[in-house]
Amino acid sequence: MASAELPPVPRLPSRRPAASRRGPRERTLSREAIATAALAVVDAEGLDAMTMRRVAEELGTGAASLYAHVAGKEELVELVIDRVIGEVEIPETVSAQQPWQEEVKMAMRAIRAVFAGHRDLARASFARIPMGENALRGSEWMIATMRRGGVPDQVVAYAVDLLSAYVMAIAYEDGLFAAEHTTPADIEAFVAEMRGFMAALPAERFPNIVALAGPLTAGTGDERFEFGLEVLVRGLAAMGGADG
Amino acid sequence: MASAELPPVPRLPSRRPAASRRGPRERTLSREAIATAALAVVDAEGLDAMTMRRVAEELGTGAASLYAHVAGKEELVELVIDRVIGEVEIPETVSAQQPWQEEVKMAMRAIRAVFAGHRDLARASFARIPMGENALRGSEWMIATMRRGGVPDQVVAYAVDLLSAYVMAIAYEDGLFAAEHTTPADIEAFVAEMRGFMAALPAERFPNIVALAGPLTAGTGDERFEFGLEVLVRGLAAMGGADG
DNA sequence: AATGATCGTCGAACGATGTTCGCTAATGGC
DNA sequence: GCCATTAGCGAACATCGTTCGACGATCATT
Repeated sequence: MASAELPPVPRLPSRRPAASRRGPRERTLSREAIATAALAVVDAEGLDAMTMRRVAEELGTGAASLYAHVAGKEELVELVIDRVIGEVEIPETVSAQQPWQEEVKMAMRAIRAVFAGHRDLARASFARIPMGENALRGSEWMIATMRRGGVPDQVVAYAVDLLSAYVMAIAYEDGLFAAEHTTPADIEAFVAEMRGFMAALPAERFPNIVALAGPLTAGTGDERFEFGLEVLVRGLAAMGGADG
Repeated sequence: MASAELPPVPRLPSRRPAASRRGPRERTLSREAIATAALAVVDAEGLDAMTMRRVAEELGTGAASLYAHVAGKEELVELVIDRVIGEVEIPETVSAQQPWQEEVKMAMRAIRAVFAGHRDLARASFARIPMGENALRGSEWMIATMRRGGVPDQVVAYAVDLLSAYVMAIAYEDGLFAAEHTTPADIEAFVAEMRGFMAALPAERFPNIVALAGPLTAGTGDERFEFGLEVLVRGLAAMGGADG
């Protein structure tokens, strides 16, 4: 049709007969299906493997087909994240069984656990203002819990940001760490290497690092997370006064 | 290649005739020069613009030339980050002029300010264990300050992680925010939009978000940062007991 | 039933990225 | 003065996200 008389790639109409794969055109593609496939890729191979081509391949098609349902990778990532946030189990009502500190800590643990189940997805979620349906439900619950506990409104407002930033930062680090150190032996070796490095620093220049090489490398990820939770919760409780 | 055989860039004469052994040729390219150029690109156009080609262009050469001095982009980023961390002014000695809480807060403000002067560089620095010379000096100082204040060793050890994670997370967010909202009017518009969004949510489902739409969108970045600092410092002070 | 329009599908291609590969040429030890 | 060593550097490779345009199935209308 154009100027070239020899098409570089001749069409092969018989290469894919209609009856070979699926008879009628199946509408397998949808935002839901794409998000599911994308999350499956993340779970299986990590966030970096979640390319448009790889997600499309998971669906048995090409990358271009995804753009009919999703604006781009950015939107797809957001879709996946909101789906994962939805996995966090949020109580329907605000219970008065425990003090707000315990309720908040339980929720934070649940969020961390959910992201820990999805490789390094938290890396994409960090520093993104979560405004999806599921994120809003979570924020609503946390605000309600703290207000019921008597925390001043402005403290509650700031605390929502602070707490979510903390849990996402930890989840981020969890993901990075798990991406390079999988087995317990590997983790132990890494910690030992780090401790040895600190202990071997010149004591006249870094006396405190050398002295605290043990405590600095002590504790599991869980223990460090719990420490941070406790610090935040106690600090927030101490902000009940006038300043903030 | 061009037809002319004139060298496009005249070479600078070498300056040092003798090295320890077969000295590596002294040219215009060096790790220092590359790091300087890379930081210049980040400052001028942001982290995403810091590509190997762009940095090389800044030096009047091609991307391949950088790999003789730098293992890859990863190492280059680390070089730039440690240089920036070195910009943070750390007191030579630990002063006893103020309580440790104030000292720590001052240091955290300084770190945030330095990264704020380098666009969104903090995005690359986050969740990276800083082990460069400059980072170690900073950690040493912070540990010394808190120990002098009577904070238990294990609390100090965990606190170093927690505090640095907080300040880097905030710097990260600062960078992202500044990348899309530059003018004060733009910031105000964004905050107003966010407040309007929250206030317009269905009140029967999100009563607390609707009620706190004002406080949730109140405060500047500085005020939110100060709030977090205060929470952390008070929380840490409350961890002086036996548990952790 | 036939038909034209609509819209999802998808191979190919575009521009940009990090990195590698050889060739060139300058340099320092002999 | 010669030659092996090695930094410099253009070109190319493998990916990436994204766009383009033809193809074809589906459906409302005739």
